[in-house]
Amino acid sequence: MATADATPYATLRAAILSLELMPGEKLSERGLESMLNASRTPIRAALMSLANEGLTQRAGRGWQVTPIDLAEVRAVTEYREAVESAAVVLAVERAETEELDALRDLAAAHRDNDDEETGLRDGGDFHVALARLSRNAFLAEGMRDVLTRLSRTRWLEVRTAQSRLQARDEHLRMVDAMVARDAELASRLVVSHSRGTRDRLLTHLSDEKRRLRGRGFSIIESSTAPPPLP
Amino acid sequence: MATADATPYATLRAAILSLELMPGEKLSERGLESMLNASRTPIRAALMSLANEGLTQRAGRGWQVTPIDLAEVRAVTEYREAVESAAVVLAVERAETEELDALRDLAAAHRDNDDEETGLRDGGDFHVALARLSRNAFLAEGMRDVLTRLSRTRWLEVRTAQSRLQARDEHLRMVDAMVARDAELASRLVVSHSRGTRDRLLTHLSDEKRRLRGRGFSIIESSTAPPPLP
DNA sequence: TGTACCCAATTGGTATACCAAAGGAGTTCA
DNA sequence: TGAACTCCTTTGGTATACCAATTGGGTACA
Repeated sequence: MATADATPYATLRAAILSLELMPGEKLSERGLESMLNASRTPIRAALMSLANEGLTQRAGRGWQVTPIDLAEVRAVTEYREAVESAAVVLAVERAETEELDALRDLAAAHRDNDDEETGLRDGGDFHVALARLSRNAFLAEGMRDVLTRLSRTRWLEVRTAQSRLQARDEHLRMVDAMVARDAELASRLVVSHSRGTRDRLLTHLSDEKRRLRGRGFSIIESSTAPPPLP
Repeated sequence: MATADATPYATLRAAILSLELMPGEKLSERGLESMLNASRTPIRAALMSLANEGLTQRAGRGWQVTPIDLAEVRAVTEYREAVESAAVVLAVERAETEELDALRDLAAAHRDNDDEETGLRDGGDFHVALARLSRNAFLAEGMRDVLTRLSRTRWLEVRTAQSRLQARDEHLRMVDAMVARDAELASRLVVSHSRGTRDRLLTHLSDEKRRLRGRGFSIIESSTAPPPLP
């Protein structure tokens, strides 16, 4: 890769999200210089930004691509339920009808794109667009963060034509509830969609763990031990 | 200041939180070199980290201390309600009784410290400690972020002995509800506490806006206009 | 053969030099 | 008098040089 003149941040991010750089892989700033055709200063900036998105992290003194962590998938989903259900309740209060129409178009657009990549992007686009209708930048940003952290595992998810159609259906049902201004139903749909995604991700990851590790992926399950008392 | 050998990040952060650097103030990387006794590389890193906490932001090509934004206080509070009420519900499920006892001690500690500074720190400590009992790093981190973004305005808040006692009372009531494993009550208490804080902050900021601006503070009210349709 | 020590290469942390672009002040012309 | 242009200063963006610390390998010794 080393795309001609994309920013180091964008190039590195794309390489991580596409799994071209494997989860858990060690990164050295000097090693990335040649890969990204840039010097260490912008590379350090990119690594720090990506660390804030959870895509890279420190490993001792150095850096690594954040491993895939089953416990993190669970925790992110809990966080997502809090953020997205709050967002949809506010969106029901605040979104204009035309905005909900546009959101429905976004959900329905899955019809034509059956390939995996656009299906992935569209799915994320829908949830971020929904969260933005809350008119709350923090909820929208939280949702973006959630999708970023789940996106590498979504590449691994089984995305059959049927599962894509089911996601599209659930999205459309959410929009219907929002148009009906039924905040309680919309919130329930959001939560159950989120849990369905989590369960599909976790079962698939557990099933494929051995194979993926064989390909060099670092798949861990971090401790959920109680934090030390103050 | 220019404390001897604290990191540029810590020194700059303290200067912003203490309002020694005023909200809205323009920062230049080279200007900070002498103030922080460091070179531009670590200073840039500090500015980027602080931007992720919402304490600095880009202003054109340069940097500034993030102005105090009434709309942001409202939005952060909405986000806080989502995060903290989810956290308290999970904490009711997951926290050991000894952990709740320790939390109560934290809340009760306000009794002795009547001065403003420790009152502030303790208040934040309590809410972060509560959120950590959810065993969810994202909820705890979200709560930390909320308190950071509100902390400069809390310096400005009227913190009479009476208001501190009221906060302490509300905190203790939360712990009682958690000990009783009454998630629904605990959640209600968290939300109403959050709204009370918001209202006190906003009324105080509105009242004092003129005076604070006279002291050079940048206090704005950013637009809440709907985002552009996709 | 195994262990311990030492040297060298690699790494991140920091300082600094150089560049291009943006901003401001001063001057000039209408 | 006002507007516009030019030049210079200042700024962030980037590349690079230097340093200290860590790590890994290779060798020597028991």
